[in-house]
Amino acid sequence: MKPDSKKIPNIIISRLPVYYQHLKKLKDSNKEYISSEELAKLTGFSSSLIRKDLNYFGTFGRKSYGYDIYCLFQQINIIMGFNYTKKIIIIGAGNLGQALAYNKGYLERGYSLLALFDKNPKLIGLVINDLEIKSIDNLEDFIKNNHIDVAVLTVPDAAAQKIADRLTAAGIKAIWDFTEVPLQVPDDVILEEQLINEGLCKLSVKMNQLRMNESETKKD
Amino acid sequence: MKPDSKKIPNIIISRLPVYYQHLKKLKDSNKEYISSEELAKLTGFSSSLIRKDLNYFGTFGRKSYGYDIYCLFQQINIIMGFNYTKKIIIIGAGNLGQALAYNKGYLERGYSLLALFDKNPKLIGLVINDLEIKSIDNLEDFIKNNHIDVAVLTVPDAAAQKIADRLTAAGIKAIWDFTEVPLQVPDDVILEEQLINEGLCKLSVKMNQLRMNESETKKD
DNA sequence: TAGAATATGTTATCTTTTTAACAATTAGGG
DNA sequence: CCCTAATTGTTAAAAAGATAACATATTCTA
Repeated sequence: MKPDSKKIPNIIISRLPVYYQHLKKLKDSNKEYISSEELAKLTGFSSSLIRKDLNYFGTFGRKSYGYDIYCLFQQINIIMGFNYTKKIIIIGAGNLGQALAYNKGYLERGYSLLALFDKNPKLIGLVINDLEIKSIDNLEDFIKNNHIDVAVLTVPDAAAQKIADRLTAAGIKAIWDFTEVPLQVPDDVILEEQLINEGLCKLSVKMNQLRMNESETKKD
Repeated sequence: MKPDSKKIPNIIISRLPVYYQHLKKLKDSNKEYISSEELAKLTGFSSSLIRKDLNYFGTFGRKSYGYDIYCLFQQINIIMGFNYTKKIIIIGAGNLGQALAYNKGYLERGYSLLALFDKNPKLIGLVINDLEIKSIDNLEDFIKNNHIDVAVLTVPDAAAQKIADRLTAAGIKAIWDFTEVPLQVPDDVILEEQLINEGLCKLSVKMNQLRMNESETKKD
């Protein structure tokens, strides 16, 4: 009754991939159990917070031992829904689209990458990582016939909203958006704005703060 | 005395790129002023939160008018340090590295992309977006001679920590890490873990929640 | 088998973050 | 030139989130 209906706070969701990443590495080590204290050292979160996060989903720990790494990894997989298959396609087979076609992250998270689409006739027919690039003209049919769940959007900014409209009309459930355009989609479509350059922004802000602190201390 | 030394809360930093994105678009419209209420509609943040965020850095608004779009955009640029030039290089010229070489986000954020590096002799010498791919052997010299600030890390996971060590030894200030490896770097190096597949995780969790709610309501 | 050591689950406290409310200021209409 | 409407900056209250503390349970040693 706990983990169901009530929706998981975003702040917890944002930490799940971090736990996942570390547990994935840990499960290939010879370690069997890990304590919240050790996980804290690895992740940078406090041990208390980690215990609370995990306990939100159930009681996975064992007193005086810690958490069974393999079991916990499995649980995190289930919590994130990686045990369900999700069909995904890439729209826009430019540099970024092609790079994402080679991404190794899909399978282990339960995604099945089925196709790439592009408008450019020079790209159509080309094979990327065993997937033939298809014409964007066939987009709607493909989505409907294959029950596609997710679309990765790597088209030029100018085309983004139009393609998004076509995707939602065709019944897509979720969009992973790599464009810089603030997309408008219906409420029942899950939108993940990737904002790739957010990283550049954060780095710039932080370097700027360092610079300002340095010029501050110079005055003292 | 306010915006300096005290460090900006991460939660505010995380919203700055969103303001930036919308203001960038707005400044090309014929609109001159925007109210916090209108910005709230665009961003999804509450108007109260927006006023507080902006007011954290200074008083940019004009009563009964709202915010001058162009001025606010300039201010956000300054807050994020886009008015300073930051020299950046890409390490690893595979699919992702090449895609990031074509990224148009650098210039407008004050980054100057100077080079790509790779280990593969087949790639060395190749020109990507007017930049010649250099040998990784010259990494340290290049960083020191050109005072490089930031490195984009797009090497295979297995090489990540080694390259990170070389980068920090060569005096890099910040790393934008696209590998899936939890990197260890000294405290004075700014690390931005991109975790590209975090998007896949979030989408999966959200679709999973929908699925569970649906099977819940079915029972009723 | 008792007692020390360990580490969880959970409650209580503290901090941060968000929302709500409102006084103060400015623009514009009559 | 006053009065209404708009919208900010700011304070007060509420909500969310994180940390600290601890009771409870389990293992291990002597």
